[in-house]
Amino acid sequence: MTGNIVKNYDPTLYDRPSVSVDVVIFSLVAEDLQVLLVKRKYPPYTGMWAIPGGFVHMDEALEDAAARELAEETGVTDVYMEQLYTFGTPNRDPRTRVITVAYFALVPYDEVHPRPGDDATETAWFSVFDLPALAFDHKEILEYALTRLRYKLEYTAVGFQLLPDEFTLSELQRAYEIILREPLDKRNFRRKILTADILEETGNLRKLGEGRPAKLYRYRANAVAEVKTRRLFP
Amino acid sequence: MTGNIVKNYDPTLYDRPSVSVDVVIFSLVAEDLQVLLVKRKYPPYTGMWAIPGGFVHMDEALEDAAARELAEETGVTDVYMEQLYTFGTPNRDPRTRVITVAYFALVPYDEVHPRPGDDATETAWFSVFDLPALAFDHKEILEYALTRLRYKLEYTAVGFQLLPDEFTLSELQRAYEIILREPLDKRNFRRKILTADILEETGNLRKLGEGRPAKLYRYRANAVAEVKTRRLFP
DNA sequence: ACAAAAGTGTTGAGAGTACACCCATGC
DNA sequence: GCATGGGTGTACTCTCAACACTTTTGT
Repeated sequence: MTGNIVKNYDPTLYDRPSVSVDVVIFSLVAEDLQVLLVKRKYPPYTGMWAIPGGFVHMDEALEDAAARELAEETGVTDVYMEQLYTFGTPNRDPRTRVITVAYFALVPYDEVHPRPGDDATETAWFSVFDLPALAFDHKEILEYALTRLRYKLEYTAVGFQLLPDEFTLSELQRAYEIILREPLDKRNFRRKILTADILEETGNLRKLGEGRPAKLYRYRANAVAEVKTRRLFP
Repeated sequence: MTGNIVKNYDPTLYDRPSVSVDVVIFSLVAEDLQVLLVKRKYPPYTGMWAIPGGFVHMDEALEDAAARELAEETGVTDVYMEQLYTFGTPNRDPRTRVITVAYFALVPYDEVHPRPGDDATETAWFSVFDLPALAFDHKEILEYALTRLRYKLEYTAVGFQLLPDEFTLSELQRAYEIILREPLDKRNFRRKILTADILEETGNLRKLGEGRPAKLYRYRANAVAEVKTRRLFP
């Protein structure tokens, strides 16, 4: 049992897996919910589409690694990002044991300037409803991210992270309709979101050709972003 | 940039962190929500209380590692367990870089037979409202687990995992009152949970000394465990 | 018969849902 | 003056919350 004492004292004597981060990047593009994918430059799965990601540096926090990957692929910083789940099935990477901590990010489309990182030949947006074949277990990761995003949108105001700073109520309603895939009633939508007290008028108007100009709103930075859920028990 | 090609082809050339799992084990004990902690046998933090956990074996799935740790400390298998979050701040372990994937488990108190694993001198239950000093960043992990548990209890039926197979409605109500820390109305509670159609009578009665015997119920295995949330938008 | 716990209905308030027309601007 | 998108109110339904007494058993 002396071996156990040593092992418990010195974890570096255990075999260690590799640890990576992958970032599922969502945006609203052309009236559609899309994700940014990269085409792999190196084996395995060379030429296949994948979620952008990379290995965690030894002195780097996980969220810093995720933010670094996001910036490398899109140039954006300071966007909404949260840890999604950690995937570690033993043979998910054919090379060696790789445990990946997945994140998802919500970026306003107008802020993104995709550029392939060192390990990709190409980056492109894909509709979440029409995805190509994906490397590793990335299909599973993406499906989980989508489930979580939909779920989260239902009870938090996180959807604003997908819109530009200023937006009209019609644009906001369209964003929700795209993500939820159902039409919403205009009057009820406006009443509910305005009484929720999470928006403020910017004072500006948007004129786009025909029609009456729309008031522009912004998300109140200090707004309470969560809604009470209907509890199972009284 | 040839170095990059090699690195992308062979992730084992990167330095690798150690990866552990920690399991926050909740149960209802003596009218209180408690967690099982272990007293550390080895440095660092020798003699300090900690969340049970250990290193992930190279050929072992993360959830298998968590289930193994749970079984080692409590003897229980087949209980509710879910991945909580992955903590990877660079210096959270003074020995080396250790990334830990935290899980939380809900166990019925009557099934638990705590016994210290190889790396602990002692195990004990502690009220979540009166915790000792904890090793590493385990305080943070435990607080996060508690937040998640409370949150989850509000919109899923996961609370049943803390009770024995058969229970009375009064016991169930008391369990929810303990966790939510608020008194609930008996009539409203019973109406709501019975109309939710997630329980079935077992046909048995519980007699405990005085008072009218109570009908026993069990959680319907195939019941839909989630409640629709009240959406932020119509 | 009384102490102790189980069990049972009704009413009022607030939120959600469904639904149709007028307003400001560009062409 | 008409086409286009922006903006507004009301009535019905349903769920939630508050509240007190009767029933069954053991002693």
